[in-house]
Amino acid sequence: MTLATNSPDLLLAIRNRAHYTRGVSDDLLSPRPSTPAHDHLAGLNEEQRLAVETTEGPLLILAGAGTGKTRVLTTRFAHILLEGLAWPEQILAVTFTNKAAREMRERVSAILEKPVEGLWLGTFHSLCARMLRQHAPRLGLDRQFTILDADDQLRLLKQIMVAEKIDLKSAPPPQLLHHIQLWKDRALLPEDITAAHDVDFMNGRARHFYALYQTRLKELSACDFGDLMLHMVTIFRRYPEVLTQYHRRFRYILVDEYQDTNTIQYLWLRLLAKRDTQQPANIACVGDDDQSIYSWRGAEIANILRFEKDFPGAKVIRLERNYRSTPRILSAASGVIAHNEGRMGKTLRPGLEGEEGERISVINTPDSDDEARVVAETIRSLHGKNQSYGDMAILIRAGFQTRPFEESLMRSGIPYQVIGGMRFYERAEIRDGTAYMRALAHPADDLAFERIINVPKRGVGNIALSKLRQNARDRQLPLQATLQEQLAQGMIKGKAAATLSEFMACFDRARETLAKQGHVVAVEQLLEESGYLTMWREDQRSVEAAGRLDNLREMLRAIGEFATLEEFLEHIALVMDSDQLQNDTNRVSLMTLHAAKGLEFKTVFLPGWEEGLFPSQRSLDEGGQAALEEERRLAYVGLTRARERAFILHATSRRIYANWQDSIPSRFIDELPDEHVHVSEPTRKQNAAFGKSFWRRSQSSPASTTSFSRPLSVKKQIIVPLGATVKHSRFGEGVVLKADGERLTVNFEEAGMKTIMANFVEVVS
DNA sequence: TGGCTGTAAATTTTT
DNA sequence: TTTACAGCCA
Repeated sequence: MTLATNSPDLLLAIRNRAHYTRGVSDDLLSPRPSTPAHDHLAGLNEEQRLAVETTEGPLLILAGAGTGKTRVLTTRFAHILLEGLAWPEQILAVTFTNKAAREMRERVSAILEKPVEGLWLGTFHSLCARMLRQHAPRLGLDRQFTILDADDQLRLLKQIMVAEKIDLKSAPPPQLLHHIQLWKDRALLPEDITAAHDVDFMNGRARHFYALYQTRLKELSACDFGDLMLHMVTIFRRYPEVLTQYHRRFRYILVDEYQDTNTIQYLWLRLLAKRDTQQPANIACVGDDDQSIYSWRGAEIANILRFEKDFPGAKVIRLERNYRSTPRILSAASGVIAHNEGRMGKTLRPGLEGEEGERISVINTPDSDDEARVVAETIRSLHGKNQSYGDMAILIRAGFQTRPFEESLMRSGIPYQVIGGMRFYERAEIRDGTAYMRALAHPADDLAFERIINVPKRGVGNIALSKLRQNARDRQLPLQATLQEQLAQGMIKGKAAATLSEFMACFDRARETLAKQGHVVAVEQLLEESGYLTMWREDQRSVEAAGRLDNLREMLRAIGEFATLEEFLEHIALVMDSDQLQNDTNRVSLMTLHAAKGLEFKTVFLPGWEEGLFPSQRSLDEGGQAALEEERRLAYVGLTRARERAFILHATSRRIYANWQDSIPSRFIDELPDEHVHVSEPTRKQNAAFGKSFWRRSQSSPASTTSFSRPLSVKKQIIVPLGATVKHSRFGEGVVLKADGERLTVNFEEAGMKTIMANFVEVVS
């Protein structure tokens, strides 16, 4: 079961994004609405107040989990404006996510009791894009550059490698791309790469491909995400007058999540903050070294550790009073994180008077299915005690852990939402849709055009495409223009000739419409006439087709929120985040620990605390001690999400893909202070999860697996009799026609024939 | 060209 | 287990 059911909700989110209407509120910390001006400092504790009022000079605010970081940052922002220290356009405020930016904008407006205009507030990338739209010509780049997504990047790189006759197996393109990205994250241009940087991959040839890749990007007048930062830093370095212009503009700089900055973001900030004069910059960075969990994305925890050296005279303020969690949870989290060495040092203290709270429950289960079952049972029992589903979350280390939980939650009839995973703009239909738009708006955008030339099928295969590509390359023309020419000259034969002529005619007509009737009508017409919408309408086979059409319809509506196609495309490339969390929905949240940063729940379940999974063996193999510390920070992040209760689980045997693996409890469990832990005996309530249903368990011995070492658990198989009537959450009721183990073929009254896993249905009769 | 079949591989993913 | 992709044949 994927999120496909929820996709219209996701799509609704796009529209909201344009208006900045939503945000997460942590009630205790939110400023009370309708406070009169200058009351904005009321309710801040001493350190928070100091952090707000220390406006001049470099400042590092070390804000532990739940210490009111966001409140301090937004109040500080408002304070600067209210005190008349600067105009909104003189403040640069940088965040990592669009969600954080949106939230900050909303909260500042709330304090000021009016919308603030003219802010330079956004993510590193959106701010850089904004700057680069102005200065791109300095680097010989078109101001109208397109921003490529990850998929485009990979396709482009693959093409280059194929053209250079590289064996894609021995040198996987994703790995090469990763190397290039890491170089960009470190502000290294192709010419900066020396043999010393480039020894571990492709025999030192990687930099050659980096150079080719950059050249090709320029030819396409395109930027990838890394380029947005890289180009701006290059411009700042080469053209000091551009930098000076920004120095004059920005009087205050605010940076959120400083512990997650990578080298190039750090350089960008430093360039903007350091002036020629002796006067220190007014740069305030907020962060928590204990919550740095993105080193694998190039984040340099060193940036925060050496802040005082980078900005001499910097003040450091620690926010340690936690208003979120019970004292026990804080002590447990502190006990774990204390095992790390490279820390700034900081101890969370309870900010509110209150009970000590419950101990952390550590629960061992025989296997991963039992683990999921125990979690579902506990959720049900807590819900019976008046705890709302929305107050609970299951935080996992890796994506593959989701499945058993989805199954157990569904079986228990617990409403849940999966946060993260496939993001909105990653959906095939949305990417196709935007590719159509890009090809419409930018006839030279070859990557977009390639994506859609044969979607729906127009008889263009690999061979035809590579011929076209070759031809375009020879003539130095974009694909669209080349194709037009070839069609005009009758160089394309057979079925493809007619379909492609019609395809190109669609674009011509849509461009006319674009000029006359605006972009919404034009895009709709293009998707209609090109047969793209029809393709999904006629797709009877896939269950998702209807959802995809819904998504596309929502996308069309979303385009209307923007004045031009260009604006929409910029938005979808930069601002489209997976902001799926809706606090008002009464569902259990299931997400990775990474996705949980910044959120909080009354009850948190932390499954899979086993050596190898958490800490992840793979991380440890790659990063050694430093990686172990990062895993430990992840544990800390997980624990500190909980307000009242935390359950840690570990299974003796875990199914990973096909086979069972035995595992021992995570070392992080040993690191929890005993006095705050309660170890539960393994519970085995065989039938509880299934109630009075018709499920039967077969005792089929696990002959196919090698698990001599799993004496406690027997492979469970759900058997549904042929002819039984079953009920599915989406498809309604239907009759089982065929059963192949757990794989059922069901004829649903409404939805027709579907093949479906037994655990997704409930037996009715 | 495109559909079928067998094989290898499988973290985390703010933009 | 699922998924992606290369290689094969109609």
